[in-house]
Amino acid sequence: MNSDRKLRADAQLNREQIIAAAHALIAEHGADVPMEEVARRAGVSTGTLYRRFPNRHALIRGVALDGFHRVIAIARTAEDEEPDAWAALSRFVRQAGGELRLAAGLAMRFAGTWATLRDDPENRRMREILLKILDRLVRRAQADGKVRSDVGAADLSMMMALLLRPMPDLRADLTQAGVDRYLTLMLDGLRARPDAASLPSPEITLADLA
Amino acid sequence: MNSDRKLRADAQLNREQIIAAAHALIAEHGADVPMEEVARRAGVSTGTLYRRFPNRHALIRGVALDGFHRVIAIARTAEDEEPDAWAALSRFVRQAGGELRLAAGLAMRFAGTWATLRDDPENRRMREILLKILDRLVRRAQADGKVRSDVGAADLSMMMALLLRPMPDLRADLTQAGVDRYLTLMLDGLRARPDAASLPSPEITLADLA
Amino acid sequence: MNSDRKLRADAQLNREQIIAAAHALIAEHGADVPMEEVARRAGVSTGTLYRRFPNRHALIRGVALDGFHRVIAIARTAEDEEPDAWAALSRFVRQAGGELRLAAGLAMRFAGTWATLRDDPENRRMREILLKILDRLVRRAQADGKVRSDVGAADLSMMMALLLRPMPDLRADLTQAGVDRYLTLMLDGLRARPDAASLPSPEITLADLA
Amino acid sequence: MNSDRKLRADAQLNREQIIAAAHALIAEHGADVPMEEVARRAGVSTGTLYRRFPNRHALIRGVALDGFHRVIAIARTAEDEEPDAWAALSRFVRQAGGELRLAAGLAMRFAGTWATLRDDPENRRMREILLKILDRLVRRAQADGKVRSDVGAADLSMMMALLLRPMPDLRADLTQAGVDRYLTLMLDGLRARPDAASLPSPEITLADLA
DNA sequence: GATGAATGAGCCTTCATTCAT
DNA sequence: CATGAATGAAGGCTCATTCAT
Repeated sequence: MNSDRKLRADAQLNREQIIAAAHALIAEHGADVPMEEVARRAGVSTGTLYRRFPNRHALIRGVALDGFHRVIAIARTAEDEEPDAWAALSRFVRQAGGELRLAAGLAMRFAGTWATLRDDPENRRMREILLKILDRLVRRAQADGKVRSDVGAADLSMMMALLLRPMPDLRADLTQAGVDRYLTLMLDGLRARPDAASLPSPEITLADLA
Repeated sequence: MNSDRKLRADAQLNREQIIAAAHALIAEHGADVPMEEVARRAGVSTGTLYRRFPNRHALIRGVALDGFHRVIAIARTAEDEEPDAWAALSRFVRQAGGELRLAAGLAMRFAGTWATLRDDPENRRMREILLKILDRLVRRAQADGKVRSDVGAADLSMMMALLLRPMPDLRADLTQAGVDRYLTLMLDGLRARPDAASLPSPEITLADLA
Repeated sequence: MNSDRKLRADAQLNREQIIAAAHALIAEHGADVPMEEVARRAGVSTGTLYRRFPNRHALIRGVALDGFHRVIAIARTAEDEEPDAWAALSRFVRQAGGELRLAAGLAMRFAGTWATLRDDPENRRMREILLKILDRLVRRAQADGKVRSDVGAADLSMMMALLLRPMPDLRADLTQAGVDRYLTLMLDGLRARPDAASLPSPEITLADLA
Repeated sequence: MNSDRKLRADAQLNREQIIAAAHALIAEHGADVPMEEVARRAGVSTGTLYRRFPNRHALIRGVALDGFHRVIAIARTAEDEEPDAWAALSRFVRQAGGELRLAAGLAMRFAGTWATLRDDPENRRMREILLKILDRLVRRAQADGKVRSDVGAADLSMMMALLLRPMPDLRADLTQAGVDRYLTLMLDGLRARPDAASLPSPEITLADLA
């Protein structure tokens, strides 16, 4: 994890700059940014970009996995530091939402549902890690009577994925404000209540996202 | 006004087929489907497609306005037929969601927030009509104590826009099921409750969407 | 020449309007105006345009021959009404230049040098008629000692063709002024003078234009 | 300033070949040659063509400026090497005409009067340089009593522009011969003579071409 | 390794021409 | 006959990707 050679340092830096650039551009302009623009923004040549990521798909994958790392870190911390499951969930949604808003495009791969990524082993692995944490939190919160019993971790991740996708062309401040509000509203909707409306459709399970 | 039917019939049919095809394809693959594919799916040549819609933007606009028409119709009927405002809202969200799921691309024009469409007069007009209806319903439902007082029609439309955007590459059945569930959850979140979490960010008003 | 039926009148009118429209548009925007634009300017549908001229080439030919008619008329009148050959030539150049400037695109086909028209029998016929008149005038003027002996009718028509081609994008008033000046200068250059510079290149003969 | 040769060499070569190809093709077929044909003739792919010239206009501009360079070089040499102004003018017209005949498309930019190029700063700059040289020569020749006093450098360049525009579809040898002859005739027309016809239209000045 | 040039397939759009009404 | 809709072949331009330097 930190056993890389001298030259690797440059390469690693390049890699990070490329991912950051791709991240930002995808957030701003959608997933079809020209590779050349990514390269330019990252301050490298296309040649270098392609050395690091042999094609567009690899780049998207890189951005996705990078985002996953961060989201998982948020989930872990939330679980570790919050004794109360509902508080942990709530913190996770808020922090990840904030993180994702910054990092943006991540959401789209959040639940790993993109066809292109669905069968990627690394992606599956991270998805499982994340969903396992969320599943634990949701179950505990349900046991505490804090979360309605007809929803699950899959719902949580899918809602976040739906809400957090970048909305290009919309005034950025509006999206930001909106996402904040609707994540809160969504959390509120997840809470256990005697008068909750019953949910339609067969439940969405973790298996559905596998 | 009465002397343009017969021949127009073909053209009109073509127009409708093109919009339907574009609608479906945008839902499936996002807004940058090849024009040629739209034409093929509509069963016409690209020439015809371009005769009807002189460029991609005009096509998107056509799809958007067509969807708007339908959504407004749903909103009107809901308002007319449901005496209870909350019931009307609820019915609107469910029906429009259903309509939209099929028709998909709607979300993008729902709140009319796309830069390319924002200043289109026809689009503004329809947006205003729709938001006026929703605003009435929301206020009435708030007066009835059914909807929390810190949300408005702008929130409703924006949430729908966020949730209903097409999710290319995701298993269609999953999106469908998910959207159903989350619209319900969202409605639930909108309800007035003593223990509701307070919403962050300044309120989003109708003016924000203008 | 005027023995046409009632219906023919419409058709003839259409034909003339089409030619006028094509003439104007070619003058303004060059020879590749869209057929549809010609139709629109002529106030007919493309269907009608194509009924009258089965393809673009036929249309150009129509415009060209129409121009030829007019130029020949000018030449005839000049020859008939001016006893002095040099005066006739001079009048012809001035009038045809004026006519052409108005009618513009004509020049390009003036000497019939367009590949596409070169072998058209009607075009050949008119070219011969025109060149025969000019040849007569030039020879007479040369006999009068008014025109240098190393130029001929072919030179005259070619110079006019070169000078009178429409110059799209140039300020219209400049072209007009320029053409006026340079036709005059050109005429001046044609005059017989003891100190005239000798002309390079083998002489260009009527046969060259055949 | 010295660290961009080797690799640049290929690119530079390509650039030159592209300009040469465009030059030739524009001369032969007018300014709307298919870009692909230019690329083919230059021996490169369309991608390369577009990398060098991002659109058709840039290509035309490139051809124009390249021609300007050459014509200015001819003008400078003529002025430098010919003590007599009239001889210099005459040499310039002949050489530039020869150059242009080969290089053809020049005329279009000669007086810089093309709308698309009119406001291009580089083009203006070169136009000014050229016209300044010609203006000097014309004035000197007028002072020598060799050139009629009612013409100027603007006339000279405009006549050349008119005469030298490519004449697509005309037998190449004819154009060549014709242009030679008519440039000579034109020069002859410019000469000061007691019996010269008076020129119509207000004089065309350098300012008109600015 | 990094750079930036070259390639070529793909998509958008235009327009000449044909044809149904 | 006139109309205007439909067709489909070009041609412009944009990248993703490969490669020479």
